[in-house]
Amino acid sequence: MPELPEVEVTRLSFADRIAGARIVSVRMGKPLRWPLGLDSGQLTGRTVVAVRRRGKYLLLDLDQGLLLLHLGMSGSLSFAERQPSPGAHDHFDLVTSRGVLRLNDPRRFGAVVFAPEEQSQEAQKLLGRLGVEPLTEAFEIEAFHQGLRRRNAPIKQVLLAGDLVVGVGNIYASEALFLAGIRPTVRASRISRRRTEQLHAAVRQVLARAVAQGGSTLRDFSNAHGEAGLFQLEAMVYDRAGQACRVCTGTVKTIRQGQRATYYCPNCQKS
DNA sequence: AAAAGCCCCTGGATGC
DNA sequence: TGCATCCAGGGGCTTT
Repeated sequence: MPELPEVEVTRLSFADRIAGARIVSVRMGKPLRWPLGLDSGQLTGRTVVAVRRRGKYLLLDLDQGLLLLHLGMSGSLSFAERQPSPGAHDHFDLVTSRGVLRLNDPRRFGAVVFAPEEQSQEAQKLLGRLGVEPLTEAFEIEAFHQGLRRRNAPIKQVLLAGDLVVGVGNIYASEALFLAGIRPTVRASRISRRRTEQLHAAVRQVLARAVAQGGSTLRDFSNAHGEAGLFQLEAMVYDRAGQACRVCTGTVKTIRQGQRATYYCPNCQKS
């Protein structure tokens, strides 16, 4: 489910309301991808100071330490004054003085991990290899080009890897490459400076637009208020195999790259 | 160092 | 209706 836009939309939907909240208790359901890293009772009494995002991770800054949240493939957060009794897939409740933050995650690829500080080994194990944030000034064309030059893998998979630039998942990789007119199978090292500029702009454009549209809701994503996203309605190629290209007279095609589906228009993305 | 596979897990869609 | 198979927004880890 959640790529950068969905995680950012989630963050924006509850950050202001939880900031300043005191943790009253924690309820854990089935195990997630990793253990919390401390006894959940140890969180009681701490304060949620702020909510940040790094790549697809949410960082809940506490007055002592921080929580790293990842939504995996099927996770979503909700924040409400009162929550109904937990369902089968509600695996983490952070009960606070301002409301209950709840993680629902059927597949349990998600995680909630405590770290004493952002630079700690516990946090850096997850954050340490992440690439640059695409929606900041730090995403710089020349460095991006240099990074691509030393990679021989197909550009789609380099975007997905997240060690050059973060946040681009399976939907937005296909969408950005369409906007840039680049075929997903092209070796990253063979993309010219000029086309790198187009890709750089395309990544920013598609992610920013998706945030503005509330993310993509393919099956079950919603923000912390339960509101669905709309970006899927304007996707150019993702999940549109066999349908007419929205730009030319061609037909959208799908292939598999690294066990993931890729979508592109063979006519608009010739090389 | 980089690239390619392999899993973790559940549920929905599809096909026989 | 029942059962098997495939597929899904991620990404850390292990093996080439």
